[in-house]
Amino acid sequence: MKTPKISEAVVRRLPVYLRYLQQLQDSNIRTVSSYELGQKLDMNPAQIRKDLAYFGEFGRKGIGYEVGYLVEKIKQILKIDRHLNCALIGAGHLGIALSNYNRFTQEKLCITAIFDNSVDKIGTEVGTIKIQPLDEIERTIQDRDILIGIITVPAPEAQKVADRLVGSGVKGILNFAPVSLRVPSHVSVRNADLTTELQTLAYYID
Amino acid sequence: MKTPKISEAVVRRLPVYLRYLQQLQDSNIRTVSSYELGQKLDMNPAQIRKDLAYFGEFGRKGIGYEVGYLVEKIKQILKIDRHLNCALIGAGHLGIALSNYNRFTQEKLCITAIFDNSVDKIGTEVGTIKIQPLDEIERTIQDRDILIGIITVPAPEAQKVADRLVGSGVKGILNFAPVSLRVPSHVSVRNADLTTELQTLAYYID
DNA sequence: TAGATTGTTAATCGATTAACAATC
DNA sequence: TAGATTGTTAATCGATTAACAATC
Repeated sequence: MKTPKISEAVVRRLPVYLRYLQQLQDSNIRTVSSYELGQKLDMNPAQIRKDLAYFGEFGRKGIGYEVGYLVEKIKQILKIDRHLNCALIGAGHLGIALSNYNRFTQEKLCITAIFDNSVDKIGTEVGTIKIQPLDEIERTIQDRDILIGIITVPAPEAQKVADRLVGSGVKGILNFAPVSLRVPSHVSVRNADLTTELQTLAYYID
Repeated sequence: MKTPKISEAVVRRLPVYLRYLQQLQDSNIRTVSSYELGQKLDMNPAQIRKDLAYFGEFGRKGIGYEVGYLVEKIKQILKIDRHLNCALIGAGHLGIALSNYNRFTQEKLCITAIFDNSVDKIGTEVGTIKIQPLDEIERTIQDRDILIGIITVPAPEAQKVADRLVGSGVKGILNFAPVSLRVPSHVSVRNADLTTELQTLAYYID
């Protein structure tokens, strides 16, 4: 997969395309044009074609895109065609919610370890995963080839947890804590902070 | 507040500034320069100054920004200096997590109604809020001046719920369901879909 | 005053959209 | 063939960054 230089904006749209294409698959729809995709996703068809064309020629002129083929290709591009293990740190309500949510929808991108420091929680199971103490972060991440950490601890602990994840070799962090994490440039961070989202939404009310 | 034409990129950065400024407030730091902010948030100082300057002259040349004053101003800009009621639809793990999360951190932007159709859940309380059946969405939203809906129902139900929220007069939707919602242009939607975030993150691994 | 830092203009950079030849 | 739709180039639009006069 040769990548000239793909902007984050493009990468963020790929999962949106994928999600809708999978819906089409479920409805047994075989082909789709950029025009139809644009209609449904409220996007410019030229943008969709251009986004896809960064990665290859996936369509056929005069016909459109073959849904199943495009689904596979986007999965390859996003690297979710192979297993990718995630660790969740913080087994509060949000953490538990995510580990359930995750189990049902994403088999290849799944949470394989959960950590929390509460004595009540250590040793109990969420689905099939036993909650471990934070002491075991480093060893477990290395042993189980975990490359992504999901942070759902309270804000004051988030940076410390991030440092330990980075130190253990994690390559990406999904951060639900309301702080700006500082990590080395070889580690990617995505923020998913409810407060930030709600505040942004508030701006547009009225 | 005169607004020439503010891009979403700018609006999305304001809560990030706010969050860090509030941290400075907690540390009793009185003033801060765009350079310092840029260092901590990993952003270009010129961008920070420009973002703020869209809304007024909040700083002092040679000095920087007064933290407390800037916090108040950003709150005003985002319209989170006044009460804004939210309804949560879907009292699953994620929904419960959000209603707790929310209660602690945001007094003015708070969840004041929770809906679910599960017989087990209706009538039980989350914090101080009683879970109501979906039947009561329209009446409750109108009676309580709810302007924001937070959707945490399963994907297949999300569009139906969105339609009902819009029909009841909601102006903004925070959508946690993995679907692209279709709403009229006077309603704002923000998507907070874990799957999309994780898939985007996967692209950057290795 | 000298040093620091804003607000803002101008320059650069990048992303989106339009247009169209290629072709199914 | 005629109509449809891609992939891609060129044009447009918008966002970020640099630079600096104003001024605390």
